[in-house]
Amino acid sequence: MGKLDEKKKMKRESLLVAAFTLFTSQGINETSISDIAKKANMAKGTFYLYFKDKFDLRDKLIVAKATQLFRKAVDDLDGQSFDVLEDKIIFMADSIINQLNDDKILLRFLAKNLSWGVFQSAMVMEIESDSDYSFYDAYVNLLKESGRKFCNPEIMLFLIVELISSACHDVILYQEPVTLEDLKPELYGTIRDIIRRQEIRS
Amino acid sequence: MGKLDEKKKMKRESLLVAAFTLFTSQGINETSISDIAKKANMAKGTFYLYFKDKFDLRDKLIVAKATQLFRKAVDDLDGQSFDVLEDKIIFMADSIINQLNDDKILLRFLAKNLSWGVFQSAMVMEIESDSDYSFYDAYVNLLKESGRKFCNPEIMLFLIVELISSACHDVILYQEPVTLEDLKPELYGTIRDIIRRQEIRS
Amino acid sequence: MGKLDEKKKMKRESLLVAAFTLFTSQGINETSISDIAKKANMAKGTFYLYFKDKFDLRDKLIVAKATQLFRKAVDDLDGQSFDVLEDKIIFMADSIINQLNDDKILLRFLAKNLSWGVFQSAMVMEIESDSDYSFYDAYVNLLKESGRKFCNPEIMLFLIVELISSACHDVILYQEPVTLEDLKPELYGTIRDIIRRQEIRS
Amino acid sequence: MGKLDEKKKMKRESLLVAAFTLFTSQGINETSISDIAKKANMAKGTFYLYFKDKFDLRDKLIVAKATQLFRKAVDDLDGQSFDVLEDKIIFMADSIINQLNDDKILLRFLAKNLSWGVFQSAMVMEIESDSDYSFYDAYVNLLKESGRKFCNPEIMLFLIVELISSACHDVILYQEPVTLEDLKPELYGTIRDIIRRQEIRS
DNA sequence: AATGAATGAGCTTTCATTCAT
DNA sequence: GATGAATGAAAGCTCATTCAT
Repeated sequence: MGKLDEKKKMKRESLLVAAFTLFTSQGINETSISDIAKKANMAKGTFYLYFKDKFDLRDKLIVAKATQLFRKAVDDLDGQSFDVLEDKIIFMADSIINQLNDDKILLRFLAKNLSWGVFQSAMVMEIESDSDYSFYDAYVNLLKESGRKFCNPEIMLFLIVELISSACHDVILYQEPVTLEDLKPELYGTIRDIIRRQEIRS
Repeated sequence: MGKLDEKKKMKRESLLVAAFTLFTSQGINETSISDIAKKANMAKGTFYLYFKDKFDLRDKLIVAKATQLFRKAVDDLDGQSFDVLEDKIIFMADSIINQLNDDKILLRFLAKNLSWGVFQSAMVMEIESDSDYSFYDAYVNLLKESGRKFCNPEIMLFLIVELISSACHDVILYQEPVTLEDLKPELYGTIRDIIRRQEIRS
Repeated sequence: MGKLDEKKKMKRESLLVAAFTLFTSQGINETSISDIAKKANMAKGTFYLYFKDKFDLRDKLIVAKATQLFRKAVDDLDGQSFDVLEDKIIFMADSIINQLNDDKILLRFLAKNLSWGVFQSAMVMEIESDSDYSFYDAYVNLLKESGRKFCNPEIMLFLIVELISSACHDVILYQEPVTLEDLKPELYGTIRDIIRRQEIRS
Repeated sequence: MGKLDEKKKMKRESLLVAAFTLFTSQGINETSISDIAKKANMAKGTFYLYFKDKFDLRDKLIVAKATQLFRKAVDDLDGQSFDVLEDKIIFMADSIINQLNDDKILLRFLAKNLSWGVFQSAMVMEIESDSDYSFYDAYVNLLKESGRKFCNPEIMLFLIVELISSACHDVILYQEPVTLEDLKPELYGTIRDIIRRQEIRS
């Protein structure tokens, strides 16, 4: 990778970091492109070399943050030795939930902005082309290793993700209606249900 | 009540109606004060005779919509004869949930915008000064009639409201993770828990 | 007419005057809306209360200038007593040509910007609704008074206008290939030809 | 001529071709330097190695297009054997008119942009230094061969060119007020007049 | 010579808010 | 009370131009 490419990567990263800070502290609508560029120490026009507009950046940011979240979960799984697919997936779910519980700003940001469409385009296409493996690849591998067949692995993944994000939002932020610890067993039970329902049994 | 006051009331109402339509159809940030005034058939300047700005109107709108929601619940209760406080409150909760289930635009609007602060100021202060009784009065009466004592009736009320709104949001809009009918028993159980936890037993 | 309406009329006029000066001295593309507003002594935003954008103003300006040009021709005709239609039209043509010869900036502006579409919409619709008669009305009256019938009076009018503007442009501005005085006889001959060709003889 | 020079020549040519396409299809003001460079398959910065700015390129383009037009006329003349100067010049004029009639985009471009100043600088200075003879040289030779003397050969040339371009514009594009065939005799008559008027008779 | 990332001035446009009528 | 013309700050975005590589 050339020096110039690295510099570009860093500029893009600066914009993402600056925007995340501003978005979460003062809201997207209250944040101007000028603000973002200023915070990232570059000219306004430079913004447009990296993103189409504020909402494009927001979508990319969601992708980046979600990717990071999931990659950590995959990495955590590497150190474990489960046999059953359900156990692996629930382990990753637990990793994700704990990460969100530790970073409530991230949770609030993702909860407000993550939508099916954005997520799907993020995970199915390998946008993060610089990395040697995508989260989606890891997920597909997991399914293959299990030797089992599923109707629609993409939708299955999304259901799990959506369930986690919506169910955990209030619980983590407000501890209502139950504590996170009390919620987990039921949540994981539901995840097992989703996987079972999607499996094609021969 | 004078004719002039009535006229003013109607203008205010027009603005609220116009704003609700615009807010829910195109979003708050995409709605200008000019749009609202135009839709309400009055001049831009007139807006400022009734509301400080767009967000003031939004807050008043939430109060108005929430008040309406709750008043309907109180009215429904009038035709019933329960003895126990819990049954009365759950009956009202059921009324509210059913209203939201029937009017998903309203649900989406309230879910996006209802916050503790806004709600509290709405219910505790009797902003709706034209009505002879506020929802909060009805609620306080209910508690008094029961002959029981509670630590913090305001927070108790809010907890119930928040629980209903957050728990029902995904369920009503997306039927996830369970159907509304499946959710209700657990929800009502939790409401009973909240009331019990707040009661001061002598 | 109220005082306010008069004031508005004057503001609009100011913008037209300012824009004409700037357009003809430095070109349309080199003139910003900011420039126009500044020259007209008002805020940038005010511009948009009167015109959609720079090109809207330009079109209105062409209409206004062309209308003025034609109205003067009609007014000049009033003091004359010709019997034959051709003589009347040529008299007006001569008035228009002389006006353009006296105001070469106007000629250059109209020649650069006048297009069939703009002109047609200006003359057929009575945009200048404050005036008691439009040029087009005067023209139609002229035809009616003659007692003669024509295939397509609108196109006939346009042909004459287009002929005058294109034929006179170089002649007036550069005296090439002939002087204006030498051109006139041939031009007026051609106008007679156009009228004759459009007449329906019974 | 070195290989490097040829490459440069080609790059320059690419820019001219790209710009002509864009200028005539979407307008000069709507064409950015970025657009031109992209269409010419090179980087934005490269543009500045060949032209000062957009308007410089436009002027060079006019020169190039006009030169091409005239060179073709000169080449056509080579195959002919006229004795009288007037016949030669009118033959070339006819060649030019026919070219413009066949390429209306070119006509529109030249009509909109050709001005005395640009043309003069193009023809008098020999900008096209790569060619072994300029159009102007050919023209001067023609005069010399005739053995006749003229007051101001440059202005005489320009008058003829201007006459052709202005007279033909509407005729070719809109067939108004006469057809090209009907116009030609009078046009060529006028050209003879111009030459006669410029001749110094001893 | 060629590149294209970076710049920032400058444009158009919107809009909350004020205020004379 | 009601109006809507006027304002000007501030937003999004474009683009000619520069310059390090």
